[in-house]
Amino acid sequence: MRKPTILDVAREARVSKTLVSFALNDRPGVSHETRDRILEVASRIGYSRSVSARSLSTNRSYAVGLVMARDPQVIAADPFFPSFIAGVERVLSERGLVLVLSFVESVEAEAASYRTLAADRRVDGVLVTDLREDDPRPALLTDLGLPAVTLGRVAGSVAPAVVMDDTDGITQAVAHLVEAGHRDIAHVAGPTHLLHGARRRAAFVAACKAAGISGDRVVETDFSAGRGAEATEHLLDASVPPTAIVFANDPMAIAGMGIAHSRGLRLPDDLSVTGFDDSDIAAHVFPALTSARTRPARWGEAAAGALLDLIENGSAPDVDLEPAGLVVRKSTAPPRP
Amino acid sequence: MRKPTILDVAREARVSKTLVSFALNDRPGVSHETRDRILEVASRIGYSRSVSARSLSTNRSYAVGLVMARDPQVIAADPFFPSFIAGVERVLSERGLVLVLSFVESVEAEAASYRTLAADRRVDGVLVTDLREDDPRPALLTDLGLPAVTLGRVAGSVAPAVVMDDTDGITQAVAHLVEAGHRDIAHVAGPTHLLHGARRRAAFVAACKAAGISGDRVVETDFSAGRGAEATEHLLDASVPPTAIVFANDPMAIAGMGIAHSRGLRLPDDLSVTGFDDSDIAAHVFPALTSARTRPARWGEAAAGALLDLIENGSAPDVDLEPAGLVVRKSTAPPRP
DNA sequence: TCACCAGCCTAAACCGGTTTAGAGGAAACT
DNA sequence: AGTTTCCTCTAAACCGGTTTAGGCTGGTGA
Repeated sequence: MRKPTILDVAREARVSKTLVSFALNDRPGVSHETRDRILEVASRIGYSRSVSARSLSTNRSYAVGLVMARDPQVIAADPFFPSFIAGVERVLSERGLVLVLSFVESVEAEAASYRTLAADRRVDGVLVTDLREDDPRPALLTDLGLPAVTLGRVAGSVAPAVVMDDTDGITQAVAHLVEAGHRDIAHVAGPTHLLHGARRRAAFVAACKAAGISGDRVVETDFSAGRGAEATEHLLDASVPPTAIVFANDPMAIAGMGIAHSRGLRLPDDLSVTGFDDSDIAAHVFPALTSARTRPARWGEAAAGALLDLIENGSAPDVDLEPAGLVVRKSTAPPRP
Repeated sequence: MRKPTILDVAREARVSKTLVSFALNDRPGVSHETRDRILEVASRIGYSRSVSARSLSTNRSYAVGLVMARDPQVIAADPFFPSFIAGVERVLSERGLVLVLSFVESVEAEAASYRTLAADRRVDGVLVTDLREDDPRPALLTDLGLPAVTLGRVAGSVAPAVVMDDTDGITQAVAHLVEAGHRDIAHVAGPTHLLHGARRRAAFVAACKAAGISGDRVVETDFSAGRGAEATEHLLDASVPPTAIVFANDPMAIAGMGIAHSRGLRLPDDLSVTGFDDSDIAAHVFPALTSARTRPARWGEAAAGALLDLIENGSAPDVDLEPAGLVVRKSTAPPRP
C-alpha cells in the first residue's frame, strides 16, 4: 500500500491540498472545524509529511550536524560524547529533527565535511565542539551560511555559545588539595590548542597562585591515556616529585594511577590524584577517583535548544550553564608528613 | 549568490537538464565529449546536486540510521561505538551518504524511533546493534520496509548479518588462564538477553568444559562498571574465591580490579583478570589488563558496506570477520601455589 | 444601494532533481 | 531506395510538499 500523500488527505477531507498544508502548519485562514477534520483524517489514514518534499520547498533539512575531528581512541575514552549526544537528541526528537553525525580523522577532513554538509544542505545548522585556539570554523561556517552554536566561547565568533565553567572544577580540586596540606601540585594538561585544555590549565595556574604555591609544574598531553601515563612518569621522575597531580580528564588520571601503582607508590598517601569528567568508571577504580563533574547531557540539551532558536529566529542568546562541581572520593588525602 | 541548479549547468553547457542528469548519474546515452563538457561546467560553476530534490524523485534519503537504546553511562564506558561509528562513516562518506544517529532511553522509544525514521523516509536503511534474544527489531524493520544489517546473527531474521566471533577471545582467555595453572575461574557476564552477552557466557562455559574444569561460576550483570564491581565482591566473598576472573568487558574488569585492590589482594598473583574489547585504557591500568581485542572500526566498515549493498542491490551476503585475538598483558599470571 | 473588508478557501506556480516517451540523424542492413 | 537500428539528445511529466495570488461569501459602514 502506497504511503499516503497530502493529496490523499485533501481528497478524503474534501478540501484543497493547500488547506491541508495550512492546517498542518498551524497557519491562520482555516476554520476551526475544518482544521479539526483535516487533522482527524490525517491521523486516521496514517499520513505523515514527506521530509524530502518539505525540504525541497522550504529549503530546510530538519536535521542538525555534529562533526568531530578526533582520534576514535580518544573519543572512545571520553565519557562526554554519548551523554552529550543523548541530551542533544532529546531536544531534537521532540521537534522532529534528527542528528547527523560525522567523525573525521583530520582537521582538513573536518572542513571538507562541513563544506559538503552545507553544499548538500544536509543540515540546518551545526554544533561545534572541541574549540581550538584561533579556530577557523566559526569563520568557515558563517562563510558557508551554516548556523552554528559553539560549546564554549571563542574570540571573534558571532555564533551563540553554550558555556560551562569547567574552570571551577579545577579550582576546587586545587583548593581541596591545598586544604589537605599539599604544596607541591602538578597538572597534566590537555593540549593547549584546545580551548578547554588551555582553560583548565589556566585555571590550575590561577588557583595555585591564589593559594600562594607554584603552578609551573604542568605537562601538556593530548588527553589520551598513553600520554597521561608518560606525563606521570615524567613528573614522578623529578628529584622532588609532586605530592598531588591534577589531571585534565579521567582516562589520564586512571593511567597516571596505574603508573604510580606500578612504581610501588601507595595511593592516596604517596600521591593524590584528581580527574575531570567524573566518568562512570571513576567511582570504581582503586582508589576511587576524585573528579570534577560535568553535565554533558545538560550541555547537549542547551546547545541543541540554542541551535534550534538560532535556526528558527535567526538569533539566540549565549547560555551559561552551572559550573561543574568536584566529587571527592578516595584518591585524595593529606600528603605524607 | 544563488546556489547553482541543474538548469544553470544545462544552460551553460547548452544541453537539456535531462542530459545533465544523465551525465551526473553515469547513465549511457551521453556522448563522451558532451559528458566531459557537462562535468567541466558543473565543477567550474560549483554545482552540487540538491539532496532533497534528489530524494524527492528517487525516494531515497542517502542516509543510514543507527538507533541505540542504552543508558548513556554504559555507552560512555564502551569503547566500541566511537570506533565503530568512525568505520561506518568512512564507508558512507566515500559514497556521499550520511549517518543519522539516535540515542534513546528505552526499548519503546527505540521502536518509535525506527517508526519515525521509516515514516519520514529519513534513512535508506539501518544498522542494528546490541541484538537481543527474541529481538523484535528484525521483524519490525521488515514490516516497516527498512533495509537492515544486524551486528551478529539473530534467529529468524532475513537481514544480512555482520559477525565477529567474539567467542574466540573468551576461549583464548580461558585457555590462557588454564595453561597458567588456574582451575578456579569465574566469569562476570553481560546480560543474557543481549546476544553478545549470552554468547560470551556460553563460550566461557564451553571453554571451561573443554579444559575439564567447572564453568558454573558465572555472575550476570548489565555491562556497567558498578555492576561489575558488585559481581566481583560477590565472587571474592565466596568461601573459596576464584583465582581468576574473566570479565565480559573492560570497564567491568577495571572495576573488578578496583575491588580486588581495595581488599588488599595483589594482582595478578592473588587474582588474575581478563577484560574484553582492549580499550585504550586497558594498557594503562595497573596491572596492565589482558583483554580480547575487537576491531570495531572494521565492523563498522563491513556493516556499512553490507548495508549499502543491500540498499542498492536488494540483497547482501553475510560477512564473517576475523575473530578477536587475546592481548596478553600483566593482569594474568599463575595462581599462588 | 454600493464599496469594502474579513474570513475561508482554491488553482497554479514553484522547489530541483529523475524518468519516460519519443524525436532526429546517421549508419547499417536488405 | 527503403527500412531498421543505434546513438544522442530533449520536452514534459512527476515526486510531495509550500507559497502566492486571487476568488467567493457574507457582513459592515457610508
